[in-house]
Amino acid sequence: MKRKITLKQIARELDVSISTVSKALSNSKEISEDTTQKIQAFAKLYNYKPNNIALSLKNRKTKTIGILIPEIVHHFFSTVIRGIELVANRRGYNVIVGLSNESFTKEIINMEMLANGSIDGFILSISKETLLKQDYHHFNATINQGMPIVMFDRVVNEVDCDKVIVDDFNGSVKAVNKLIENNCKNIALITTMDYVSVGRLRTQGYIEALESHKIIADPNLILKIDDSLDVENHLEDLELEIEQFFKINGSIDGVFAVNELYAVTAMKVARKLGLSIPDNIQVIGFTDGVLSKHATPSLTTVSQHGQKIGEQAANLLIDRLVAADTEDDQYFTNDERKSDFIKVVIETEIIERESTKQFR
Amino acid sequence: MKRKITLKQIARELDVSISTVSKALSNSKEISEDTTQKIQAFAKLYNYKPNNIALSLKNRKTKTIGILIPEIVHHFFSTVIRGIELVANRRGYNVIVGLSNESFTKEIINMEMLANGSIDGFILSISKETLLKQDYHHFNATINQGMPIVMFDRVVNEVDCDKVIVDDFNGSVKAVNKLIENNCKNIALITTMDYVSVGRLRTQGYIEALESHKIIADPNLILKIDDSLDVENHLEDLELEIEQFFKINGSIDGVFAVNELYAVTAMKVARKLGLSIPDNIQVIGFTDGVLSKHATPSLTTVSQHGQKIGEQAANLLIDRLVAADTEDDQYFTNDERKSDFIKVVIETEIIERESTKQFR
DNA sequence: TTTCAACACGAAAACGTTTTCGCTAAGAAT
DNA sequence: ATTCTTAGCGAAAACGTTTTCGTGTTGAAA
Repeated sequence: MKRKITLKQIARELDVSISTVSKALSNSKEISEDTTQKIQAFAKLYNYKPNNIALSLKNRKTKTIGILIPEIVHHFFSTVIRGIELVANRRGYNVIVGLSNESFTKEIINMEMLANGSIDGFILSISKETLLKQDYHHFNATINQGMPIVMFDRVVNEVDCDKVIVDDFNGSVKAVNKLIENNCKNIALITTMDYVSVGRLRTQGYIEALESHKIIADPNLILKIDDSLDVENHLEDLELEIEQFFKINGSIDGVFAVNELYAVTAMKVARKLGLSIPDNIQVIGFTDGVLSKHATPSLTTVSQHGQKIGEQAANLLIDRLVAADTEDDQYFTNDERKSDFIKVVIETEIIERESTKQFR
Repeated sequence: MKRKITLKQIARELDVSISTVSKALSNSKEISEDTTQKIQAFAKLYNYKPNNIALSLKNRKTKTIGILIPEIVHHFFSTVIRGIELVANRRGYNVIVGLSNESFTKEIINMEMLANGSIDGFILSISKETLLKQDYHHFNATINQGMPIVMFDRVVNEVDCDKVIVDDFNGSVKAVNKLIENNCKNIALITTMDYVSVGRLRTQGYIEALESHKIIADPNLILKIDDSLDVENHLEDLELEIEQFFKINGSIDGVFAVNELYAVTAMKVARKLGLSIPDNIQVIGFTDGVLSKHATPSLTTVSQHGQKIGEQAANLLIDRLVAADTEDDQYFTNDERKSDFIKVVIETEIIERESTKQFR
C-alpha cells in the first residue's frame, strides 16, 4: 500500500525543487525541455495527481456543489439530482448531497457543515418544516457570506437568489382545462395544505381554470390532505379519507391530484367503489414518476421535467460561480454589484395516458 | 457581503497570535481565562467556524464518504443512499455522490476525481458495463493507494474489500417456495442476463427451490430479458416479449420476477390476456419499491431493505476509517496488517400483498 | 539575592499546492 | 572589458488550521 505521491517527494527523488516540479508538470517554459521530460515521465510512472484539498485551499474554491433536499427516496428529487450531476460533471464540478428530511434543524446543521469551505455554492429545495416556520435566516446568512444559492421547486420570495421552478399554476390550469374539455362536469381537487407553496399554486391553478370556464369552484370538491405526518406509512388513512370524500360527493367525474400518490390512490378508491376509469371518472396527476407510468390504468400527468430543472439550476449556479471568479478582479463596491436574480420557469407538459379519455 | 472570518483576522483584531486564538477556542488551559473569554466572545460574535478544507489538509482526512452508483433515479439506490447518509451524518461524515450511469469510463473518471484527496473512502455498486468487461483494475488501484472501499449489491470476488449484499439466492428460494406452497404448478421466472450477478443468483435460487421440491426446472419457463438497452424507454418491447412468453406457455400459474418492473409488467400483460391475479396467476417480485406498494393489485415482493444495506455499508467503511486512524500509531509492516474483509449479508423478507393468495 | 517552577503566550512547522520574485551563469551586445 | 539579456531554476509566501517547542515574566522557594 503506497500512499499517493506528492510534489515534494518527486522533487526529492529527482533532486530538484518543488517549484520546478510544479512548473514542469504544467509545461511552464521556464523549465528546460530536459528537466520537463524527466519530471513528467517520473510523475506519470508514479501516477501523480494533484491533491484536490490542497488545490481547494490554495484557490479558495472547491469545485463542488452542495445539494440540500428534503428527501432522496423520491422520484422527482432524484431526477433533479441526476440533472445537476450531469451538468456539474460536464463543467468540472462534484456534487455533495445533504438531506434535510423535511426538518428545519437538519437543514440548518447540514448547511453549516457544508458552508464552512466544503462547497462553492448551494442548490436546494426548502424543507416543509422550514416553510411552516417561515424562518429563512440561514439561507440569507449563507448568501451574505458570499456563497451563492439556487433554489428549486420549493422556493420562497423572502430569499434573494436564483430560482428554478416549475410552472405549477399553469400546469394545473392545463390539467383542469383538459378535464373540462373532456366533458367533466364535477372536477374534484386533491391537494395538500397551503403552506407548501406548490400545493397552494396548484390549487390556485385549479380554481382559475374553472373560473375561466364560468364554473364556480365548489369548496366541497376540494380535499386538503394533511401530510405533516408521513402519508407513505399511513396509506390506509389516505385511502379512507379519499373514500369518504368520494362517497360524500357522488357526482365527481374528474379528479385532479397535486401528486402521484394522491392520484393513484384516488384511482384505487374509485375502482373499489365500482367506478371505472376513465369512463366514470377521469384522473390527472402532477409529477411524472414511475407510478404514473406503470399504474393500471396508466396515469395522465402534468410532467415536471425534473432533470431539466436540475440542469438549469446547476447552470445558473456555475455561471454565477465563474462570474464571481472573474469579476473578482475589477473593483466593485459591495452594493454596486448588480444583484438581479434570475427566476427560471420550466414549462410543464401534459402526458396523456389511459386515465383520461382520448378525443380525436 | 463579508467573507467568513479566519483565525488570522481574529488574532489581528484582538492583538494576539494565531496560536493563542486557536488554543483559546479549543479551551486549552495554556491560555488565561481572561483571554479565552475575550477570544471566544469575539469568535461567537463573528460566527467563527473553522474552515473544513484547511482542517482536511492538516489532518489528511476529509470526513467525507464517496458514493458511486450506476443510477440515482432508482428506488433501491436512493434508499441505500438514504441509509448511508443517515449513519454518515450521525458519525460526523458528509456524503459526495457520483453517478456512473452504468458506464465503465464514467465510473473510472468519477473514481479518479474523488480519489485525489476529496474523500476518505468509497461505497459503491458496480456498473453493468464494468461487470460485462470484468475489468476491475480501478477498484484495486484505489484500494492499493490506501483508500478503503465498501461494495454493495453488485459486488465481485475479484476485489478484496468489505461487501454488503442482499441474500439474493435465499430470497429467491423463499419466493418460489411461497408460490409452491400456494399451489402453483408451473412457475415461471422472468430474469435478466447472467452477467449481472444478482440476476444469476436469483435464477439459481429459483432453480434450487424447484429442485428441493422435486420439480425439474423447465427452461421454457425462464425468460431472460436483455436490458442492455434501457428498458424504461422501450416498455412496449418488454410487454411484447412477456406477452409472447405467456402465450407460448399457457400453463403458467405463478411468476417470480427478479425486479419490480418485470413483475408489474407481467401483471399488466396477464390482465390483458384475461387472467386474474392472484386467482389465475400469482406474482412475486424482487425489490420493495413504490411500484409494488401502489400497484393494483399490490405486489407481493422480496424486500431488500435498501436502507439497512446503506447503513451497514456506511458503518463498515467508517469503522475501517477510524481503525486506520488509530492503528496508524503502532507500526505495521505493510502486509502484516490483518486484511480479512467482511461480507455482510442482509436477509430478505417476503412482504405479502395482493398478488398472491392468502392461506391461513 | 539567586534559582526555579509555573504561567501565558508566540514562533514556526506541517499538510500540498501555485506563483511571484530573486538569483546565478552564460552568452550577446556595447 | 564591461554591461545587459535571458534561460533555468530555487526560495518563499500564501491558503487556514493545529500543535510542538521555545521564551519571557512572575512569584515563591532557597
